[in-house]
Amino acid sequence: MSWSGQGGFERRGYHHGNLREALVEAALALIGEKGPAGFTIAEAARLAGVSPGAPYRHFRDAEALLAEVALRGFDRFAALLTAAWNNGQPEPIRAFEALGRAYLAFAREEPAYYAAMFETRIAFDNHPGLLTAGDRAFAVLREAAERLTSRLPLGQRPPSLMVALHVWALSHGIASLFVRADPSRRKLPMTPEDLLEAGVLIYLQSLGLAGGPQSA
Amino acid sequence: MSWSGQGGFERRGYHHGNLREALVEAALALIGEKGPAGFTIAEAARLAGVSPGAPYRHFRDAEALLAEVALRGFDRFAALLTAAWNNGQPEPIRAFEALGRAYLAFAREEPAYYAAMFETRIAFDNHPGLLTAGDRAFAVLREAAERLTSRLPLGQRPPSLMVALHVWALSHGIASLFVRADPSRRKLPMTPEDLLEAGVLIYLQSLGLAGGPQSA
DNA sequence: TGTACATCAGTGAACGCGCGTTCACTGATGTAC
DNA sequence: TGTACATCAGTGAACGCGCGTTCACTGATGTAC
Repeated sequence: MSWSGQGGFERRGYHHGNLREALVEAALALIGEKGPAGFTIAEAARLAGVSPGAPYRHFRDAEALLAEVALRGFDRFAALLTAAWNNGQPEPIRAFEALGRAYLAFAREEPAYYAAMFETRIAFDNHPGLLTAGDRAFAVLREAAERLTSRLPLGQRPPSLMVALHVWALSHGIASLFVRADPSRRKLPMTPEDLLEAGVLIYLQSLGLAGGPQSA
Repeated sequence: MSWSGQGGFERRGYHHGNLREALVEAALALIGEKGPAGFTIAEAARLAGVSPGAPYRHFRDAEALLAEVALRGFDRFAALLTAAWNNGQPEPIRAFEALGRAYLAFAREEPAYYAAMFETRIAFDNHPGLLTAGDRAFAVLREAAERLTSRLPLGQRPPSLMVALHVWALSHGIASLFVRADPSRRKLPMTPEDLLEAGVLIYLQSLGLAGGPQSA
């Protein structure tokens, strides 16, 4: 008899040894496959090769497991955004564009994390860690916006928070409408990445931060 | 014995008389209350005061009912956007801003429609009517963008489709992140409406279409 | 090195629940004559 | 105006299903001595 669970997690005997991790991975797989609604604790347990009661040793309920997935998603997201921004190197405008591309890349390549983070009705009040994790991700954008706007003379410097919010919302809107959506819905004459980059450049140009709109 | 259903729909006897409508309204009520996942055909039937098998006379399955709700949502959305744009009267930039406010107002005041349209995984392929209904709504924005850009000399005229997509994405992103989201998530220093208006004005200014960013 | 014991992760059977869907039926409605 | 009949919307009971959650239990692990 093989002790490996169906999800490919090695069982070490009576005790799983790593069930918490295995459940998170199982949840990710299920969300990625069927959307955030199509995941149940029972099926996650099955995927991890464990009896239906076992998950309750690690998570109070399904929402707690989902919140853990979302939490890790925000951490990973923040790390990717940080890497893309790369402290504004080698050039802030280029780094800012890379930040936008990283946003869309995350939505495309980590659909399960993205869904858990943004397409789920987790009560954030009950999971304060989630709020701060989301803030850490947003802080990357906020810092980048701060760096960009700081090049302007004080008189014509827009609030960096507003700039960060605009770019966040534009990125999020494009991700939702054109990266995450049903493929039959999107009919774009360009890639989402190009659409976002053009939008950001037009926006920054208006603030005096970019030379002018140019194609990718 | 009262013949009124629990949802306030008047029963006229053995035959409901208006069950299709009643089911759509029940679905709306349930989606508004518990989110798109928290609606079932069985509960919609109960709300309409009818036996659990009855809905199948009108809808093939739950997705068909959900698609009908989304379809009506898109129609209503298109109507509201059309009214807000008001054919560019009295002044195109002002009318364009009204369009953005209408987008956010719809997300706020019709959460159930909005959820059915955008926060649901309906297979659009199976419901071609939904695609065209969505296109009709987007067409309003597209027309408005076309009107705005047509004021520019041909040489410096940006593609109106791109402008429409940028404004749509920005509106949608702000709606998703700050109007629809868990109240504990959003910590904005301004209203979503002001944020959107400022973003659109900065963007349009860059294209030479607005005088400059000004607060609402 | 060996033994006794505490801890606690995971078992597996059980429960009640609500769901989607089917199906023979019932009775309201409208129409033909 | 009345009667016979076709239509079909809605009934209500039934089914199998998977879920969440509980609970007494079992057995693996680690630690004290």
